[in-house]
Amino acid sequence: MQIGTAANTSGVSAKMIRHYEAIGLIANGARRDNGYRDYDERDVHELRFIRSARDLGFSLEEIRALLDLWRDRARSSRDVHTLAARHLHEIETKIAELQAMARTLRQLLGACHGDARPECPILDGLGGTTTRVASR
Amino acid sequence: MQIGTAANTSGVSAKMIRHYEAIGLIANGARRDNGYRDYDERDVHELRFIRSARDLGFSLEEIRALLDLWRDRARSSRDVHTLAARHLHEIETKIAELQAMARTLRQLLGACHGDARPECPILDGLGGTTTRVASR
DNA sequence: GCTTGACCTTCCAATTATAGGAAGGTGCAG
DNA sequence: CTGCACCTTCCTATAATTGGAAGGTCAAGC
Repeated sequence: MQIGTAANTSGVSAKMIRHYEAIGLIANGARRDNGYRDYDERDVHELRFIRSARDLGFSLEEIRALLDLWRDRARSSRDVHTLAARHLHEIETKIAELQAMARTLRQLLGACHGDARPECPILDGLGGTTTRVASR
Repeated sequence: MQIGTAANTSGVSAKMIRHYEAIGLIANGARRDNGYRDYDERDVHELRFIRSARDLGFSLEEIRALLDLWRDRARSSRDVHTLAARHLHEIETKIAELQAMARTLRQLLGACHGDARPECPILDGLGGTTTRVASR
């Protein structure tokens, strides 16, 4: 199977597949005589794994760890559990941060008429002269 | 005022101030005879504005637009309102995406014992063989 | 047999926002 | 005068992805 087919069936673009190979996330696989990369079902399955993990927001480094665990038939489910739990926690933190931003923005929006006049509490709020604004 | 003082009082690092100048977000300000950048209160206020907007997750391009509105004494609050509303919407979308990720992850975590055995529904879920996983 | 088009290859660069360091100039205090 | 803290510019890196250029390969059609 050529890289294009592998890309289409896995949902990972050919560009990304080459990139993942270059950074060592996936192995330097087999080549045909013409130099073309050659893939089989196992490779596609691995690519789908990566795709799913990316969709869940795992970083490539986290995925690297997950792949190691995946390839290791003797791993414990605890290791995977720990990694996933940590990632979930990161996501939850990010959600909380975004919610704080949204809250402040909604406040500012509520105080701004949105008409033709130049007065705007949003800009004042950002300037730090009127409203206190959340800090990271 | 030197760049270091401006950085400390505005919360924007000296590195970033120079960068914002280089990309044209802020003006190429005055220089002293020795070549050092020189800042006044107005500059610091602008930097604080940028800092607050970054804290609220605005991109530099969005901040560029906000700054234009801020500097324009004749602007309408509607323009600012529209920009902020659009940004709030983006944030809300991102929150929803992250919540979907968190939901799926929590599901997978709940199904995984987290013990010494190698069976782990998390990996199966990512591999796409057992559980359906959210897609972006 | 040659052209066309769809593949594939590598390499190089851009994106976004921030940070780190190197190499060198400036200014002040001891 | 030395030391130290500050400033300058320029180069590099990060993370993940995308884009393009320049070129090789393969099968179909005329």
